[in-house]
Amino acid sequence: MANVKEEKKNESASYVVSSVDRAAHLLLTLAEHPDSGVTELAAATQNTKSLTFRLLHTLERRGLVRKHADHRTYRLGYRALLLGDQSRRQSRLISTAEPVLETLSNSTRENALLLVRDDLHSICVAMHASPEPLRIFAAIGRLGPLHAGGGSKVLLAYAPQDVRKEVISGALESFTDMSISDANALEATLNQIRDQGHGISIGEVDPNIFSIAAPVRDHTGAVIAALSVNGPTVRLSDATQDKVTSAVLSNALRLSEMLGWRGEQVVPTF
Amino acid sequence: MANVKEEKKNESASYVVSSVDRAAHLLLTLAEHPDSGVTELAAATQNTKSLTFRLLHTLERRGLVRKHADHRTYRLGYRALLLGDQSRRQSRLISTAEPVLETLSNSTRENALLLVRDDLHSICVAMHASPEPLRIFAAIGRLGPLHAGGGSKVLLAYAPQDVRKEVISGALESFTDMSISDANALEATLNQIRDQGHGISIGEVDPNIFSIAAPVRDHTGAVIAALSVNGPTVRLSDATQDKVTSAVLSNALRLSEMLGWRGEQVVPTF
DNA sequence: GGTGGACGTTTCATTAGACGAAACAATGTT
DNA sequence: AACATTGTTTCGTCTAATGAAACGTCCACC
Repeated sequence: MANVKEEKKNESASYVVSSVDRAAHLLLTLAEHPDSGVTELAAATQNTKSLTFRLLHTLERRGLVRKHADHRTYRLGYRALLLGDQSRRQSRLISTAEPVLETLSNSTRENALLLVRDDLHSICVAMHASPEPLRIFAAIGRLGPLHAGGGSKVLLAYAPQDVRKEVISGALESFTDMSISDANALEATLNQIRDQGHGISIGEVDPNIFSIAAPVRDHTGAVIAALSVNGPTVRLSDATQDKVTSAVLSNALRLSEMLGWRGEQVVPTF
Repeated sequence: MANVKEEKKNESASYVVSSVDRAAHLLLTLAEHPDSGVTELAAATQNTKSLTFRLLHTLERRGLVRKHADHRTYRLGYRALLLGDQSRRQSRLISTAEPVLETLSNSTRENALLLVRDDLHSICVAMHASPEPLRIFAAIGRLGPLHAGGGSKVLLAYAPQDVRKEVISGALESFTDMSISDANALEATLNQIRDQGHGISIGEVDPNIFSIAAPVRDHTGAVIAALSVNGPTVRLSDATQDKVTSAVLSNALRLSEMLGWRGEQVVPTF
């Protein structure tokens, strides 16, 4: 978040302990590639086999990693559950949002997600899955870009100017032909989001996924998260789009108020 | 607590990357002591301030740790959510058990927990909280001893002989005056657990807590977990004890069958 | 049922970089 | 205003992290 400045500052000596950094990277890689072996993980993390083996061994001793019964592949250990559960408990935002996500998901019958910005990425910190059999697979803790997707664009729209500048002037990766890859177009979209108080993405990240999101504010009025609904584009008619948008807006407002926001209410206009 | 592990350290210490080990320890400590500062965490982990600062900085870059708004204290970061969530998803045991825990908790109106053994500790890997306002605070991912508590004793009773020997001949810490601190008494209790197919603890870990647990088996018949119910001792009458016990037994059996166990059914006798 | 290859594990020598101590800066407290 | 406490930074030393390569083991394939 505030690391943007610090990373540039660290030209010569940084405070990063490289073996620890590699271990953290390995752990996050293992989360995404369960049941991999030493060689596979070494390739994925660009480390040597020896190092990977030693890191896994070290993390295993702490219970963060465990060997599969076949004694050959690794997966996350049970102590990792502690980290996730405590991280959730330690966040007032998440515990407050959880019932709101449930309401929103039930009323829209789609996935409801809560996203926050972490540095130059968005990250899903809580969600409630759609009851429909056809639904988007989303996972808590995953990173996304800031320039594509309803929630991400909302986070970007209300981010500090230096963050916006860095993203806009950076490489705007295209995921589909609906992705915004032009700096001016992105800037215009962000203005529109701030005007309307919500953001929409139809097929920006994946051609078959839509998402509609609104900002969540804390007691100071700062935007600290985005409340988002996503689902398959095939279920998004004009009628449902308006319905979902107003559900997202009203629930985002309600969540903001639960977090202490007493600011001005923006009345949605359709 | 970790001294037991350190016996093995001499054989395998060469594969432990000590800075990574300390980082993992720091991370787990931070999970238990949220909103601590550098100095406090340094004291808790027995490390120097410099090292603690560098480790936190490194983990922060990976999103596993984040600074509180006051820019002074730390808590777990949002990427820790990924580790917890993926660890849960990667475990067939946990996902299978979750609905069973809900059933068990609803029918007993107490906490329902799933415990596994990790080395010489028990660890709670899933739970469903009691609907009652007075209930035991339990957290996923926390370690417990193997010789005290209903679930722990069940895990110990069915653990490999070398594990049982190590625990029984070790220091049997007393938590209350109901704790089993005598090796022979413990061995007798374990025999009884294997005979009856379930374990009970009344006030062994905390004077006001009871727990009743039964073994969970996989398709090979090996005991891989303990299904447990815990609650305040004041709610445990003779009648409820029998009711809870039979609920735990039947649900543990059901869970084992869901995991592929086709062994002989032990009929509970009261 | 033997053979090749891929994998996890172990050893070892080298030097990168992890580390503690102590100074420094920034903050709140009395 | 002096102090106490905290987070941050610097620096020199030597530990301990590291890659390369050898080793043993298990399958898959013929």
